[in-house]
Amino acid sequence: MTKVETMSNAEWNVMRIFWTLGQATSKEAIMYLQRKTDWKEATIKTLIIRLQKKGFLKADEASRPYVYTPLIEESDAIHESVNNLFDSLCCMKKGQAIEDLINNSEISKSDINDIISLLNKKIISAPEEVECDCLGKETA
Amino acid sequence: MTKVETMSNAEWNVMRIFWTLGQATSKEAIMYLQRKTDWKEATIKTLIIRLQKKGFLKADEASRPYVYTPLIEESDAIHESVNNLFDSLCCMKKGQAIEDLINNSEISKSDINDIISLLNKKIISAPEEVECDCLGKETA
DNA sequence: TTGTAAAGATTACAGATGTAAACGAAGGAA
DNA sequence: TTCCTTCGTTTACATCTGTAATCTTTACAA
Repeated sequence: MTKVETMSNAEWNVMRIFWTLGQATSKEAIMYLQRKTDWKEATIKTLIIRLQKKGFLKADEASRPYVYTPLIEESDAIHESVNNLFDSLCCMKKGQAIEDLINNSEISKSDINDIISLLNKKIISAPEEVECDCLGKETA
Repeated sequence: MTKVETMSNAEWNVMRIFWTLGQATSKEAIMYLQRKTDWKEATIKTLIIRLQKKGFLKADEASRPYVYTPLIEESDAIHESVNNLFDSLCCMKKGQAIEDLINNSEISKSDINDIISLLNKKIISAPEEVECDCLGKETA
């Protein structure tokens, strides 16, 4: 299974349609995508093909207008890509980044509660300070 | 000022050195980067040039071994890139993603406290549910 | 003054990406 | 049976990226 990091931005947006619908024909995907982008039909077809090649989408070729299904779960993809980005942030700045994200995201009460209790658990063993390791090695 | 999204991954890692040091010569950057990567000197020089062209780094050409300085602040760059990624996530999944991120990041007690109080404030006006808008328009 | 090392600039090149047109096959209308 | 419409496949192409070698210009050692 190809790494999620190889999924390009445009491809990611195509996947969102399939993740949300569960499965769909290219026609449906094109229809929905054109509500959010100005991509030409051909462009979207190309992206679907690339997603198949990368192993993120599978076409059921039995029925004629193929029905495409995601081969990777949305939550897994999100997990990988979000953590991947965080891996390239300065360790010291991650807390801030998360705070910033919370400020800019709409989050449901129940998710907020989950996060709060996670944090309450986490604070017990949290370090006083997180060391920056941007220069590699220790000895900052 | 060029958008942070145009900063490639490799370039980002070069910036981290300059952000951390505040300023540095190419030699220093190369030295530090070679502690974390196996990039050849030439590769790093190319990346520095590209960062200059994109307007993220500036060279002080007065002194001879040029001294490079970031033209964008790390926190701003992090803000932009992290929020940019979140913009392409399903709204419904952002809470989960943040929880996941917290699970996988080392965060200082003080940052955790900040986040907790932010959440306590936020929960007051938080929605019961967040709507998915992956298909564009309303009428999911 | 001149050679040389260091550092900056130019050139290179394959693969990924955004963006799409054109081509070909398959199924339905006539 | 034949043509047109769909839909999938191929081809296209400029730009960006990763990755680097080479060329050129400076500053310093001799």
